[in-house]
Amino acid sequence: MDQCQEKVLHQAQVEQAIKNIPDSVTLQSLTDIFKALSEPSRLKIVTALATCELCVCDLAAVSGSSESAVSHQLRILRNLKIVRYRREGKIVFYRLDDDHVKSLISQSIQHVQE
Amino acid sequence: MDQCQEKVLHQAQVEQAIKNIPDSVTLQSLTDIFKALSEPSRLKIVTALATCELCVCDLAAVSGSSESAVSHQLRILRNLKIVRYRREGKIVFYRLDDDHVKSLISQSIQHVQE
DNA sequence: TTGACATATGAACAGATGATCATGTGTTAA
DNA sequence: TTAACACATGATCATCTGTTCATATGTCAA
Repeated sequence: MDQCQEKVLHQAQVEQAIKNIPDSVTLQSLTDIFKALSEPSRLKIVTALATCELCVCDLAAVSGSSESAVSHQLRILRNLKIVRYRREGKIVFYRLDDDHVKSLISQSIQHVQE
Repeated sequence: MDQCQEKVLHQAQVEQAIKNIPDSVTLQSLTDIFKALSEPSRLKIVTALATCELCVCDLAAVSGSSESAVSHQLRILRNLKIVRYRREGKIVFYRLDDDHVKSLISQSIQHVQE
């Protein structure tokens, strides 16, 4: 971690603060999740899926986007293991991969609505 | 909310899912917070400030960015009420505005590290 | 008042990203 | 096998965003 060669005003605090910054892998995972939820279209999808599983076409209606746009967003959410899917004939149903994100959002809503 | 005029496969679930989507104000606040934390540079700043208050120059050292870049990011975090500051002579100290974001991040870290 | 320091800010540029459109893939029914 | 449906994906483009550089602001000491 030999990054900063700049001037530092408060050495002790700086060292402590650096220790508190997550390692790069954790940092990446965190920013990935936050970024996934930072777009209204994706956040709509995720909050919708918090109630029940939905197919792509339903998600398009729910979020008010095109099916193509939703499909692109779902790919991002899939890659981040935020959603999973199952195919039933021609229809693909999506749902949240686990309840982590769900509780994360509900906690965030509490914060926001204070 | 007269948005979707598209085909819908599962009407009941769609209606329920739409009800579960936060109103636009809440949605905006949520995406704002998540977006603020979705950039490595800003997340570093926020996690650093979770330990103690720091001046801009310290934050530059901690996050490994230039002071100008940090200052720009701090402006964003300031506008979102995520950080506040106090001036002491020439130095400006930043700290988290409240502990909401702090607990949000610690919870997220738990999720990520499972 | 002058200079040095700490920070803020505006302009500009490069890279990232979301939506759209066109097309491809997988499934079912006829 | 063909057509229709549900979805996925690649290419493109306009927009957004983070960093850098130059410059401005605010504070203090001399």
